[in-house]
Formats: sequence, structure tokens, C-alpha cells
Amino acid sequence: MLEAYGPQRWWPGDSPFEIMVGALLTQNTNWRNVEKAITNLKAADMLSADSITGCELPRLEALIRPSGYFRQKAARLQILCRFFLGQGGTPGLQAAGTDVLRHQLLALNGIGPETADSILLYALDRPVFVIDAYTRRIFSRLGLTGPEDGYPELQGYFTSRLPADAALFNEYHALIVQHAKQHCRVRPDCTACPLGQICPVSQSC
DNA sequence: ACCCAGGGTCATA
DNA sequence: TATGACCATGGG
Repeated sequence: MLEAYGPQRWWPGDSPFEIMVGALLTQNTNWRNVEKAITNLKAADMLSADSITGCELPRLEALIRPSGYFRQKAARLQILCRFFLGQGGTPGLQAAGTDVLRHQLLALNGIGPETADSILLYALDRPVFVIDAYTRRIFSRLGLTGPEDGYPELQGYFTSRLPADAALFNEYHALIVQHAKQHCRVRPDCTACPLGQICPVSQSC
């Protein structure tokens, strides 16, 4: 995949805070829609923890509306930002231990395993492998993991086989997503698929 | 008109 | 503990 697609240089975002916001907004949502929401926040000069926590909910909802689930996400964004400020902002998070921080993030309403791990890996550069729906589908269809496997099992498949290297985990997960985005409905040339002749993304390929 | 998208939470049996 | 409902916009 690296040869086929090249380095991905994820996460798209200018700061750890922006990455954190993007990780929440992209839940079950096309990234294009998230870009619109982040553009709105930037244009309104609202992309900071202080302005988001201090914002009236209806206004915040309107700004992030294109990212979908906007009522849930507006409330969850404020929760995450309050936590962010309580931890001392980006420097505070960077100083925190990975395991403790993961538990704290998971305790927040609206932060599940993938969002927590995305923040840890892509915003804070921790060697945590992110599992998403693409990873689950692809590796299950390749027969490398079981369809029954939960998040911890999937994560263990990677972390038990790879060195705990944040740059490696970053690139690997980003390539999986890139591959999935290129799947056969978009580019029906399966002979060019770097994962093999039988497309591991689309069932009907 | 239908399907899906870089999930997560909550109510029910 | 295991499903199912719900959240909501935008592009293919």
C-alpha cells in the first residue's frame, strides 16, 4: 500500500487540538463533511477550546452542522474541550501517561476506543494502533482476523506483531483508510489493487 | 430513491 | 452480554 499510495502524512490538521476536534467530528462521517465543519469553525475564529466551551450550544451546532449528528457532537465537543482545558491544554496532554489518558478519554461521553486512540496516535504521537470499520472489514475479509473479534482483539493483532512505533502505526492506519477510499466502486481496476486480485474492501468486486 | 461515511450511547430482553 | 434504535449531513 505504501508503494501504491505513497506516504499519507496524517492526520490532516494543523495542530493537536484541531486533530482532536477532527477525530470527534469524523465519527461515522465522511471526512469531506468534517472539513466543512472545521472550515466553519476557523472562519468564525471558533477553533479553540476556550471559544468552544464558551459558545452557546445552538451557535456551535450551526457551525458544525455539515459534519452530521450536530446536536450530539456539539455537546460532546464541549465535554472534550472542558477536559482538554482541565488537563492543561496540549502541553498538559503531552505530559500525561498514555494509559491513564486513554482511560480518562474513554470515560468522557462521546469518546469511544477509536476516537480515543486517534487522539493518542495522531494528536499526541503515542504508539497506539487505531482500529476502524475499514480495518475490521479488510482484515476480516483477508482471513487474518475473525469477524467476531472486538476492538481489543483487532488492536492486539497489530500491536503483537509490530514494534510500538507511532510513525509506523500512523502510516499503516492512514494507508488502510486511503485504500478503502479508493475501493472498487470508485476505481474498478482490481488488478491494480495492492492488497490482491480479490478486493478486500468491496464484497461485489 | 438508496447506500454509505475514518462511531458511540442508551434502552431493552 | 447482545442486539437494535438513534443520532443527521452530504456525496456517489
